[in-house]
Amino acid sequence: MPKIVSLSEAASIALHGIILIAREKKGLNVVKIAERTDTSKHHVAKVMQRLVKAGYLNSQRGPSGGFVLRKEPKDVNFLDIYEVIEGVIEIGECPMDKQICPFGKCIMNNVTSKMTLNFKEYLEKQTIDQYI
Amino acid sequence: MPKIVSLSEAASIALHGIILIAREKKGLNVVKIAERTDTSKHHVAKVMQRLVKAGYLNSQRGPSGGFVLRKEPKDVNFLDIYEVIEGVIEIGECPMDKQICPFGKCIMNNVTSKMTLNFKEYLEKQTIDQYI
DNA sequence: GTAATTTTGGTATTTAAATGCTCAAATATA
DNA sequence: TATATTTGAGCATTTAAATACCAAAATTAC
Repeated sequence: MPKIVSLSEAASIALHGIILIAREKKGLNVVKIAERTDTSKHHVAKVMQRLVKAGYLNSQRGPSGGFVLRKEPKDVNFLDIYEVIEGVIEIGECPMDKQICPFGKCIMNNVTSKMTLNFKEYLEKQTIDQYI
Repeated sequence: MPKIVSLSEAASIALHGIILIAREKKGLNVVKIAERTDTSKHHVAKVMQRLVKAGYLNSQRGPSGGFVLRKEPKDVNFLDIYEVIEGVIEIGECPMDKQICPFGKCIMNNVTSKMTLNFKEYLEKQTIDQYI
């Protein structure tokens, strides 16, 4: 059962997490995010760490600590967050990333590139404020 | 650099290979398919083996052996071949394959399912005879 | 009939990626 | 100031999947 359009658990945690955080004024900690997304706190911790480093979250250690959004919800979109976790989505001509097609003409007719572009554009349109 | 729409080397070999075979009346052997697709003969051998077992190819051992198409080119489409290699493409509601969304409402709005369905339908429309 | 060729099947290796763990560092609260 | 809480960083583990290899079986051609 192949996944055509893939969303890793990490990307899922990042997107769900940032929405949950944006919804709370006082911020949210790892444990709560893990509970509400039904994932492990270890994994949540790792993912949040990366969002902090990338400048999307502020973190606060110690009792009553946690994460708060560092930007305006309308200024953060799904693509930003997705790419922090998965890397930048690149639109390549060849689905196999070959420089020259040994086959002659590509049998995929750029369908994979078009789909990828569509998905990218969709993610870019989804700003966090639409999910608060 | 994540791949949104993924095509494994195995799937690529299968699709390219079956077209190459369909184009030759006398069949084609592993070495030639590997050359023309710029892949390893080991990998080609494994992939072809699966297409034989699945009934899409006949194989012939020994000198001047190789593979020939077992069906009419118009009766074989890309989806058939893709699924032999990758498994059946299933259209699930949840991109994370969760039964109940712990989050409440899915943040992906079925976009991943829709894209997957589109891709599946596209593959199904591409019959081998269109590529001879 | 012998040797060369080619597929077959099983196994091994590699790789990547995801996920999990542990202890150290920071900080709020009492 | 002590303690409990929480994030941070690096490393360990797991898993899955893809790819590669090798020896055996089949078959043709000479």
